[in-house]
Amino acid sequence: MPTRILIYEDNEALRRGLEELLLLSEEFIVGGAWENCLHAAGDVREYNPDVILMDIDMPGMTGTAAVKEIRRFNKEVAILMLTVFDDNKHVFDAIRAGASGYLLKKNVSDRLIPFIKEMLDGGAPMSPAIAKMVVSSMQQPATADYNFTVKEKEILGLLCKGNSYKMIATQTNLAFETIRSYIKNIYEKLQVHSATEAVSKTINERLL
Amino acid sequence: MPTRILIYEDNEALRRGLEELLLLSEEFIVGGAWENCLHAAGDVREYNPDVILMDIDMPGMTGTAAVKEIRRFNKEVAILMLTVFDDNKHVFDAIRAGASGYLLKKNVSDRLIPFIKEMLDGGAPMSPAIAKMVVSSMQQPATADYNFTVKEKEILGLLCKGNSYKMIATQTNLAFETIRSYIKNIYEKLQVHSATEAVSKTINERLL
DNA sequence: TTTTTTGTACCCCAATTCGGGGGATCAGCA
DNA sequence: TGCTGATCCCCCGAATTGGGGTACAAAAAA
Repeated sequence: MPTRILIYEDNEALRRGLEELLLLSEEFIVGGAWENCLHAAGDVREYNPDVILMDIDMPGMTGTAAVKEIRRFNKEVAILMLTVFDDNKHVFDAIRAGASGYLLKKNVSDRLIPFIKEMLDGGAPMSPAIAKMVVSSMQQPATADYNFTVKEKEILGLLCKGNSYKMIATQTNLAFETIRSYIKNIYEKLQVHSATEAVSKTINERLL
Repeated sequence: MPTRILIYEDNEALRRGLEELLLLSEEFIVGGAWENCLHAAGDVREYNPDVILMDIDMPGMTGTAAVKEIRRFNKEVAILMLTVFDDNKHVFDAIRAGASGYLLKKNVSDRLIPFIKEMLDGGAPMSPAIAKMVVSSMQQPATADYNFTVKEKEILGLLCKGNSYKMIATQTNLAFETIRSYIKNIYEKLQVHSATEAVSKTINERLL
């Protein structure tokens, strides 16, 4: 059973090239190729493809926006983003929107087919530069050490879940005033002066 | 100039296997291979390798902990994690600690050398299953829509940075009571009853 | 053994936040 | 034209939080 593919790419030469490349192999059927993704969601409902090749930057509607729409009703189809950009924002937006893989256009000729196969195998193929960005974004920038004790961490954790002092006291079987003591120490160490600051700093710097 | 490599792997057979594999090629020199990573930081300082192969699960000290130590003083060396696990926690901990790549042991024989080369090229090679996990972890699980107005989002944003009502009032040129008004509406929409809850929910669900 | 740290708990006072009420425009829409 | 939604402002009272202390026992460190 051949793999059914839709293509959205505004550069005509590249669009044709992609079609040609896929048609060389018996395994693929190109169900359509358009220069914008305005009706992509409709196309997907109608054609129900296995794979979509989606340019990121197209006139009228970005590929990322189209991916968001498609993902609202279809989690299955493998969506490979094609782009010349390797800047953070575009890539992360697309990944968050639900793209399955990410291919830089300069790598298309030799990687397109393997990437499509890897997506169909449930993988998430990325050009090396993209993989590097993704991994880097997850790495902690040498998280400052605030020297919390175990108990302090526990209480800060509860605070960050939105608990009031009272609720924390109940859950830890400690006195209300004890909780206040701990929180005062925590604020001192964190150099903050309110619960919102503490919560925001804790979550954003992944302190727990 | 050959690539200098250190190995930490508690399974003796695999450790030998890795050495053999690398020694087949003139490009690599194995500077040492140990069954635990207790003195890994010292080894790295002393030998200054280009690449480290690091098992995740070893007796005495986990590979992830060793990576953290090494990264404190060396951001350059490429560290490839080796593991049988493909469960979330181990993988993410290692990535966050500063691993450069992630190879499942079942893929070692055919991928070790290409992965090492990709790391040296500044990439972040991952076994397909790992790449999939990493990408999945970044995707938004269809963020609930709380129907905030533009103004409400602005104020919620300021609240999440740790600002007090007063500070928000100053920064927006609005009256203190106006801010209170907005925040009451925001709490209503978010179904929360305190700033900490609101901040925690907003950040964790990436609402802004 | 003395000192320091950690964990626990309490007091007072002032500032801030929260929940309940109002109300006033103004724009767009039915 | 009346209605709804968004934006703006105010009062009251109660609850919660923030900052300054003190106290003491147990554990850890010196």
